[in-house]
Amino acid sequence: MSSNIKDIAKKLGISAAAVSKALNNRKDISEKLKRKVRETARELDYTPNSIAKRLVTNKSNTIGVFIFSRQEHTFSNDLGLQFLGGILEEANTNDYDIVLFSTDSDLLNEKSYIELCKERRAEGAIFTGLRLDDPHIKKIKNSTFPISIIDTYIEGENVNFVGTDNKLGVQLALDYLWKLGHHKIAMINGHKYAQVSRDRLDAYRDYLEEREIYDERLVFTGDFTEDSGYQCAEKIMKLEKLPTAIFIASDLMALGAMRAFKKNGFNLPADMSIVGFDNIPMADYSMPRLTTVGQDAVGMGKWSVRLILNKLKKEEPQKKYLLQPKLIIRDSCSAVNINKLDG
Amino acid sequence: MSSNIKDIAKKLGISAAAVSKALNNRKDISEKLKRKVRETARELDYTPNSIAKRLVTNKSNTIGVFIFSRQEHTFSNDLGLQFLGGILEEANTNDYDIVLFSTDSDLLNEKSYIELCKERRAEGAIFTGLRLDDPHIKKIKNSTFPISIIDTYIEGENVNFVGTDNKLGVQLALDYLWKLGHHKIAMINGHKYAQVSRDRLDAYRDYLEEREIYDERLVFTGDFTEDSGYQCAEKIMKLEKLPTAIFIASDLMALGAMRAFKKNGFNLPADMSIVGFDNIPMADYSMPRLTTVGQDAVGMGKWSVRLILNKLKKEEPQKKYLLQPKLIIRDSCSAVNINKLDG
DNA sequence: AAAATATACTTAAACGTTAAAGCAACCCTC
DNA sequence: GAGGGTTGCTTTAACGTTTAAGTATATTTT
Repeated sequence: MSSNIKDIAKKLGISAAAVSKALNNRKDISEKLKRKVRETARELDYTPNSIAKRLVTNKSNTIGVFIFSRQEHTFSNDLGLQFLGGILEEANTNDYDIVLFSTDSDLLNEKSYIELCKERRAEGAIFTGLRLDDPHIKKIKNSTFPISIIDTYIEGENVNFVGTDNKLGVQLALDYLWKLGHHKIAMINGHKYAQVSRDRLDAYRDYLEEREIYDERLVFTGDFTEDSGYQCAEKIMKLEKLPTAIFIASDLMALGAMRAFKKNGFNLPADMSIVGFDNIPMADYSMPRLTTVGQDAVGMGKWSVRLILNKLKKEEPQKKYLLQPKLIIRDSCSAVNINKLDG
Repeated sequence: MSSNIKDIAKKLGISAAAVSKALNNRKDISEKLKRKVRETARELDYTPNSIAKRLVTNKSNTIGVFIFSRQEHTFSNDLGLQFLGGILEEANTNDYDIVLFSTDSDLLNEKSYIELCKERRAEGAIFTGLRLDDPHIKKIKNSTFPISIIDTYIEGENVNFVGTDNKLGVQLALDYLWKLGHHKIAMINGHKYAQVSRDRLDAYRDYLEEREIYDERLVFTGDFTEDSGYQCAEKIMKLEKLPTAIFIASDLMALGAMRAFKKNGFNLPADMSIVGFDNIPMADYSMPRLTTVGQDAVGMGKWSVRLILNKLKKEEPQKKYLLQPKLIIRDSCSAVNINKLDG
């Protein structure tokens, strides 16, 4: 059916090796022959067989990618597709293939992520949304090939970390609220199995302790879902002394919280200022439009590829790469309302 | 480094072929040897080399996937990730790998989508978001391997189509509006380079012509972006006689239109009923929450894989598969307001 | 003009696996 | 106890490419 290097060789009466070298533009082949080979290749509709090439060169030019999406129904809410866009662009630019793996098929019960990659001779792997309690963590730690994990830090010889500077992000958010006059700022955090939850909580505590207004009773824990944001907001409304602002560790939870407040007759943002985290597309369409800490998701995808490629090239590896977040100011915060302050 | 079949053979003093057959559980190998082989494989930390296997069996177990996202900044607004989820699950369940390709890298200037797949010996390919004016359409048409295209119909021996029953979707939307008393229903459509735009417009026209209320001056053309929805809405507001409802061919445009109406003091849904199309996650968070025609995006992804696998198995191919849309009723429509009718 | 060098190819092996064909040893049957 | 079948392995070739080493011819050097 499809022609190969031998067909070209036969037609031209030369050796297969000469054809291979001609097509790869090696310097020990004459220009004349190269031209003839290329022409014949076109005539015979030749397409190189990358599988054979990979076998003989022992190089797969492949990176495996795993995207965990915690709950199916909010699959498209997270930044997964943006990560992927960045990963793809950077990989393809460097002549690497991306092989995507389903993260909830039965396959994963039989074989670990690592084994899936090894079978395909993937040169590296990228994980996003990996939970700290994932059963395969240990194998990832000990991986023999380079791995980049977005947003989850794991110690390991071959493991890179790519993330947003959460400390800075939290500072940006809290500074903004602080300057609007808010001194009683609650937090709705994600679940403890996510790295980012820990980082953001730490940064929140540090910031408020420095100003001597930290109060652990104002920290509420959700699980990144819209619904958990709603429920945390309900708890907050039952507080004896309401905060004037809330910093929420994901936009989705922020959306849920806003829904709860509005349902209970709160006037947003006058009655409660809210800052989210992520800058998901929806944040621009909520009512009020959500002020949030924006992550450079596409950039994170690109860097996760770059760190792997650097390791493969043995350039002394940068194992950790933090991208700068940006505060996206929209309409969900207001200056603190003096009249309402009961303190 | 990594051990192979020969290492196992040598260690056990048997032939490589025997090892291969043992690992593949062939019946001409004794149970006793199989056990020994499996044990040794574990000892030597053997991982099968899928590249070698693919070469010798001439089967790549790979499907190439191309996701076109018209504009970078709205990358995550479309249903791409949901398609992908369905594709992945169905492919991996059937032991197929998904190789994703960037759709805006320079690679595509040198090589067509088809060539990229051929080099990797992909057995099939899936396209989503393919435009009718794409420069590679002809090559896709003439593909020698099976292809599934989501949402875009292209004639071709090996080309499958997977889509939503747009006619039904439009009927659902218009029926709903009709029963709410709306008789002057405008449409904001997507650009003409998308298959779905044509289908939806046809269905819209048919429905209204049947009731003798079709008026082509009420059809506005956007390009699926939020902004174009905004602009079309502005045009609609300049109409001498306003419609009471608008059917909009994408949620994103509907969001833009709602923004325009709200900005101009319209009270939604009382002053204008709106039905969108797609049921993107944001539709649930807009103000008012958007009533829309929901597509089964995950199902479409799965079927795009199934149609390819069927073709490969030579089971008489189903070349076209339409999934049923569902009307998701939320808060963006109201019964027609008798007092306001000026006709 | 002999020796060294450069040019432009060819030969042969290798990558890790599978599949077809071959064959030895055993068991059964009559 | 010869013929036939089954079982359980081995041998060999093949998949399409690349690469190291080899070689013949032409070109340069001295």
